[in-house]
Amino acid sequence: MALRFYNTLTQKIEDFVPADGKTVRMYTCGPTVYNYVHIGNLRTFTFQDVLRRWLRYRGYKLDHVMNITDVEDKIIRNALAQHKSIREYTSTYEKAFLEDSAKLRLERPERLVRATDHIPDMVKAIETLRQKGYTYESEGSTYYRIAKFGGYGKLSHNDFSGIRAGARVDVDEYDKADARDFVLWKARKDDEPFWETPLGEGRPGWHIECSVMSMKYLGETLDIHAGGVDLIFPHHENEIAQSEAISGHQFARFWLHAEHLLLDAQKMSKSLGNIYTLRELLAEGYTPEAIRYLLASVPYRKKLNFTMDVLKAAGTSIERLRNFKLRLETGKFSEGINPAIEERTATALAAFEASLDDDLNTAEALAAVFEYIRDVNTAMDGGEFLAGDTAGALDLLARFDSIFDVLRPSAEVTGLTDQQIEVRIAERNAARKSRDFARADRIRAELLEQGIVLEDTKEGIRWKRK
RNA sequence: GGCGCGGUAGCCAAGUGGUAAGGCAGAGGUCUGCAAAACCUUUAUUCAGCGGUUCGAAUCCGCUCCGCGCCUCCA
Repeated sequence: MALRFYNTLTQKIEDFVPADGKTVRMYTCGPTVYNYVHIGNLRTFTFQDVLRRWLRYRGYKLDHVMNITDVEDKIIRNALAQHKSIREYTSTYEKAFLEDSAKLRLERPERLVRATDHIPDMVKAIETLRQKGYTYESEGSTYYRIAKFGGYGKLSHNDFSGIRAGARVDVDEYDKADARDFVLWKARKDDEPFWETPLGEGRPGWHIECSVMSMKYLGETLDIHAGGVDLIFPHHENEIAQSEAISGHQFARFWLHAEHLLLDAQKMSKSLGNIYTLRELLAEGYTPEAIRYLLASVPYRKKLNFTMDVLKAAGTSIERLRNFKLRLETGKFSEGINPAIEERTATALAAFEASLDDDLNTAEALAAVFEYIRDVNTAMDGGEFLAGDTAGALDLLARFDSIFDVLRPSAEVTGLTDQQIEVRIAERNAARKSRDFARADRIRAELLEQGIVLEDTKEGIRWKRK
């Protein structure tokens, strides 16, 4: 089965192959750096990360551009209030975003680009639009004339025929000719920061940066453009209007959108006070892996209802995966290879891959892995799993983890070295042998306090860091 | 009002015509000096409701009820 994605543009699941057959040119909408990103943002970025990893797993090279929006209303307002320059203000949150991304093990895109580093490119693009007759000016601002663009609404599947072009619509502080029109270049206002350009003193509108930076680095037609569902309209719709007007070609072949994360069944919003940042969750003791697992485990086109119960469950699920890996690495198995196990491993891998090929069905992919783990554990209990079978099983886990990336613990919570731990275990074993169980239990308890869990198995004792 | 998504066990969730995956929690059990560990087994005669199509529907069609998103702040 071929790799396929749901394309918002066509509202269909379509086979995906990059235009040149080798390199996926992908653009994703990154953060607006006016605050710390919250877990809703991170859900979308985690989806993009899984997408990246799966495309590479399937043998494609990546050229992935992510933008950092570092100029817009809230940034300007907050920066002014703090008497900081835009760059001073945003650098804090840009840095925080990179740290949070690293904590969640989100791969760094090939290019991370800032809007403010591309002002001249944006001005040039707006001038091109002007030459082609797609713009008009009003009170120093430049607007995009939607009526001029035939395909408007094709991504969001909105019918704008009810709002007639040229009709006099009640307009806000900006003097737009048509309610659908949007600003490309905003005239300087009072003491706000501005750029001195041929378009006048001002700053770019929100949508133009994505059109400009994506086409600058990836060419006129992207293979994939991705973001959150709330960007479909107007942001992505406007990007299409700008980009296709400039290039005359289709802007993006595939549009992928991640559904929202809900917190206790409600959309996160400042007024409800139900916004969680990664920092807050980590401060409460949840691990980055558990958060990553939860965000990745619900297929990206489904709303994800985030609750602390589900987050705890994610942590426990990871434990099961890690325990299995530990058993593979430390278990004593008879020599040989069991063809039935090899076959089972191959089946599991095929199911895992087929699930992710199917529009990144992560829930089904996880099920394939857990079913395999259960079967192999049973085989181990029955002595049917042989030493020669471990390589294939570990390979399967490695492939799983190349996408989910949750097996490695984030932090060593103990200062003890492996050797120190082994010494304590030896002491406990001696105590047990002499039937001094009080002492043995005391050592076990002390190690547990330092984050070391001891497990007595058939093959002897093994330990792991909690 | 327009467009779109969804309602599957206590919770999360897969499954889009062939007779209900998986995870967590719960309950039994194995192992153990003990066990909080680990492992196994088990938990939906049923998929919001009512009709219809079909040999057969959670899956297709119609209606109803409920929840959610977007419709120029928004991942």
